[in-house]
Amino acid sequence: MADTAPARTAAAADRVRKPQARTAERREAILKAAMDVFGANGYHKGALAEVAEQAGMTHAGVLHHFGSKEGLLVAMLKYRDGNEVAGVPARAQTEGPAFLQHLVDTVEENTHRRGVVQAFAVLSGESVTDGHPAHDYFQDRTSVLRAKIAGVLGEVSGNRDERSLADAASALIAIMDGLQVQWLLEPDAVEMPRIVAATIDRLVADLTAAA
Amino acid sequence: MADTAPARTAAAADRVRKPQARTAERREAILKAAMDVFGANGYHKGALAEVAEQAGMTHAGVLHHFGSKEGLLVAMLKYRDGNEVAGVPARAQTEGPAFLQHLVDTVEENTHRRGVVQAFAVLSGESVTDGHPAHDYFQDRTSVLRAKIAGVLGEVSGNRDERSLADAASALIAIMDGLQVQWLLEPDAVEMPRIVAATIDRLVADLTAAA
DNA sequence: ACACACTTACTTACAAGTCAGTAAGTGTGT
DNA sequence: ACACACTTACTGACTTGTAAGTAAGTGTGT
Repeated sequence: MADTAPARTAAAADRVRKPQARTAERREAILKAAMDVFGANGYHKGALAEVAEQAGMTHAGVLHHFGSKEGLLVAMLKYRDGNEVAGVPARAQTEGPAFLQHLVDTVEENTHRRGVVQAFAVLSGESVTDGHPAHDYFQDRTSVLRAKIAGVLGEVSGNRDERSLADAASALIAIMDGLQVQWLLEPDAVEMPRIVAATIDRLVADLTAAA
Repeated sequence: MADTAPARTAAAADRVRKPQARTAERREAILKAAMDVFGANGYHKGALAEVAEQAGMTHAGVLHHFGSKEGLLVAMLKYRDGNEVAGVPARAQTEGPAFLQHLVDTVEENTHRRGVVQAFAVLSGESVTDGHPAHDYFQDRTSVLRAKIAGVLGEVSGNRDERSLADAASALIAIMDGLQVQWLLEPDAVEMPRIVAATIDRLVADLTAAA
């Protein structure tokens, strides 16, 4: 009885909010600006006001959409994983050998996406500090990716030794992440795709031989 | 003639400054505190006041010694390279094969020095941003280390192909750096020394075979 | 041996700026 | 009519860096 909100289209218990038409694209603009700003300055030094300015509003407007700076960071990370091309761990669909090629392709693509690479390099570095809002994200991301890579390497090489597989997966992830930092510091000094491809070949050959 | 400053004990042009007795150890205390604070929070989030407190003085006292926050960071980086155990690139003395073992030993030592590892992980991540005060330091450090490792790998393997050598060196540095981040996020998930040792073996074997 | 000149090593207080977050109001689409 | 998408205006917490003052040390001439 007290609940007599007439015929509000089944919306009884839910406080769902209906976004306006352009809301989705505005939020996306903010997320892209966040990639840019956090990528260029890191999370702590990156200012909400700068993100807002790039998205064409004030910093309070950004907070209206994401609640807090931390909320924006988390949303940005998830957005990138879902939508961006380089969402490596997400596409768990890709089958065995093709997945390894996909890794190399992604590295190659990253060569043309300096901003994204920089954002992830800076953020993953920051994330190891105590209580950093992106800590859990990077921890999960790494362990999921490691499991996936270990699985594929096992498939491809026929090797079944869990430890060797996990070590190889860790090494491969480390190579990809580590090279990005070197490349950002000195773009002409390292050719990421070639080195990653060579590393994968070495790893697979070694695991196959030991199988 | 106009220069007739009587007999002021020869001290005409020199304005030499002599530090007091305990100064050296006070500065060292500040540098250690800086490692701690910048390691735990990063450079941008790490506050001078916290460094000062850990060193037993006020933030103005710290500035007296190092001029600016940036000056403190640079001093800290140089101090660590000079004095700490892990000064990999500094000891260019170590000969060929022993150097590779030295790398593995250093990684093993780092396992017991979480603070130092964290400081370098956070700082090297931050350093790729535009105009970061540690940018040049990490750039130089990486390129010196790469040249050194490439040289040693050439020695050990007999391989003389510059590009293969440089690629292998880049890969090795990437592995070491990348593993540190993974280890910091999930200490039990990766055994750094074993993976680094295995990587070196693989690299050397491969280069030797191709020679 | 001792006072004088000067430096070093700080402290307290403050200036000037930046930052995230909040509250309250305005306009617009549905 | 009303919720949503903002803006303007502001607060409070923190920042680095500076200015000015003080106590203690160092060195030199006599």
